[in-house]
Amino acid sequence: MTDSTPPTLEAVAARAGVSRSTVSRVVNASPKVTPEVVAIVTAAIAELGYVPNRAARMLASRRTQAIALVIPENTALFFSDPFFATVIQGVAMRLGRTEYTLSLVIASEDDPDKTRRYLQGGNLDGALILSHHRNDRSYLSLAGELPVVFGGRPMSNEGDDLYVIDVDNVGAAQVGVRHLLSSGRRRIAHIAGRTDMAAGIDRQQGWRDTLAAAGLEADLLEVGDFTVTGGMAAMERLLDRAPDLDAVFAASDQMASGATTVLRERGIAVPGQVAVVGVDDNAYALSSIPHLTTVAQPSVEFGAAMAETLVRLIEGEDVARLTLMPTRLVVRESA
Amino acid sequence: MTDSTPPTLEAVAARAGVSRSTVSRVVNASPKVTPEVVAIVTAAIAELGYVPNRAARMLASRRTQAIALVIPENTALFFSDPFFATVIQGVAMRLGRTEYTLSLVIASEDDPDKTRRYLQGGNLDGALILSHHRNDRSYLSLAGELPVVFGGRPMSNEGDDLYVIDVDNVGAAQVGVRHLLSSGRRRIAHIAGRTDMAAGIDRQQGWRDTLAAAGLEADLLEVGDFTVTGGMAAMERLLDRAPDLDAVFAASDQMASGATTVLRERGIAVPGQVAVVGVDDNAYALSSIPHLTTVAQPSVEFGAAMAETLVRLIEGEDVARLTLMPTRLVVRESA
DNA sequence: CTGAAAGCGCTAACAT
DNA sequence: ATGTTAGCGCTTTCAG
Repeated sequence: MTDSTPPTLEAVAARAGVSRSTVSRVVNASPKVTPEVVAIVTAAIAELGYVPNRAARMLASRRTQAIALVIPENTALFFSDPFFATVIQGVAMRLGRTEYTLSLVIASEDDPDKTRRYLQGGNLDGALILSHHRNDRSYLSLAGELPVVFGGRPMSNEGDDLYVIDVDNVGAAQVGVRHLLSSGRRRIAHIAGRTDMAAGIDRQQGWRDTLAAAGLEADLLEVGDFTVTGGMAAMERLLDRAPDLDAVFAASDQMASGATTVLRERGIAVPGQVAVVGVDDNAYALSSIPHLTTVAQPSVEFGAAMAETLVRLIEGEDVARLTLMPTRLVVRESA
Repeated sequence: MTDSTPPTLEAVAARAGVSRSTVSRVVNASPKVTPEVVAIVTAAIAELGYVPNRAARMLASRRTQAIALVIPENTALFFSDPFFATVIQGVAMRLGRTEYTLSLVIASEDDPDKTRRYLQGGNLDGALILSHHRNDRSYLSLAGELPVVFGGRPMSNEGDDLYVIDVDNVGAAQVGVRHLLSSGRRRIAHIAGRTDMAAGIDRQQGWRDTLAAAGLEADLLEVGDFTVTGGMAAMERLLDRAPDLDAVFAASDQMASGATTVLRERGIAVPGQVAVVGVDDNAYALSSIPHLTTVAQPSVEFGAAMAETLVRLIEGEDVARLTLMPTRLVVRESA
């Protein structure tokens, strides 16, 4: 038979033979409590299975210990990008070591203000914003009222007054394209990501820059939307336009995967006739035939960095405004 | 200029010239308040921009207005299944019309009790549990202490004392296999889902039953894990074992997609030589070549049903213990 | 280093 | 129909 009411701090205090204040201090890891007392209290907590009541805690401390993870309304589309799905894992992992709770906020597309109001309602200590596209301007102002960390440089951001975790997308693309260049490819096409997201634009820029630096023309461009089908369609268009292309750099493994499928479907050998390089290094890289050469991004670490930055921000520490995560080339069979 | 302290219920009461209780009643839409008073109070609330403090509310009412969405630790793997990613969308959508907040709880695999303690800690009004596999026994007992709704019949559940939203997986498989049968296929293999999840087992059962009913032997079985690569590997094994098979029923579109890739890779025409049927009807069905014939599940509605059931449960209404969502065959090119 | 006391902002009997 | 009165469980000065 289980108690209908969970044990309170008071019960722990009684059990440990100390005052509630002391238990509170132990729970909050206050440095000024005798190790012995800490031990006793900790034991009592364990025995009773005590869990602090968040509401009471919030009310008394005026901090919610909750942070929001704001994601776009179309969760299926969002999560279908393994990058985001994995970032969340990193966020959760890092948060697991703290007392912060993760609140999933699905941004309503037709009523963005509703989301904003909720975020500003004082129910959250901070927010993590993932997948910021051009229209989400409303979140920019949010940053003034609440600690906010963006995953990926937001579009339409004038200054450098935001906290953002990002990868060097331009650099990542350069690495991928250079790999292609170094194996002798000269007609290198690009399947770009969404042009309303920084990652899409920046990777495209990296491709363009690298070709320019090599004295090559950056004319073979088709936009996908980071998805497999988007990659397939883009590849079709590319092939129709330029049957002579000998390589394609896609802004995501999903698109690269779609591209290889189309290529093989048309009887074009990969990498024999056309080499393919993606970005991400996720499950798609290994479910493609052949396995993809790709520019890996550390997605779990990316999420962890977001969480870490936000927590430190909330706790008043000094944090870098921009944290750039490293990328690295993973060479497999496709290029 | 923003106030440093938000307006309290008390401030509203003063402004409206009534007691705090009355304001509280108005805020909570109590029926027994004079319309005139309601108007006055409402006006005061608007003028002051009053927003109730969640913490105080929770503490006093002992209801959190928060529900947990419990998902497995490996979020990347979890979300990579479009079914789950979409279910979440349904949950969020349905919850958007309520006052409930969605808290993402990532179940720690190495310390399942940590998760349980949190859930039991009285911080949540209820929980939604997705992807329940055999080892997650600990959540079963949870149902005794907190309103809980399972997405998909949990494994290792003795009775029918739980609330679950599910699809008729056996029936879904039957529909898929019968479609294959009706087009004359006789050597129908099955690529099963994880055998530690009800959906995997039940679909396998449906395949087996249908073949048995047709007087056919159900010997061509290989287990995948619901993923594309799992489907590829299973298909390879199947082909090695039985080069004469003329159809495969896969327990997910991801696996069906992997299977068609392997088939075509080996120069086997789909559906010419081997017909393929999947389950789900998600993005994979359309990124496969050819597009997949599949048994569709209503995933958004599934999520909405979970949310709806939980909310009603929390609010003390009478709800069905089992809600079965309908599936339907979607015929495309692969079979 | 520890305890006592005073709330945090709201809801919920209980009166009136 | 509205006001009064107690708390909800915890943190946080302030003493000691």
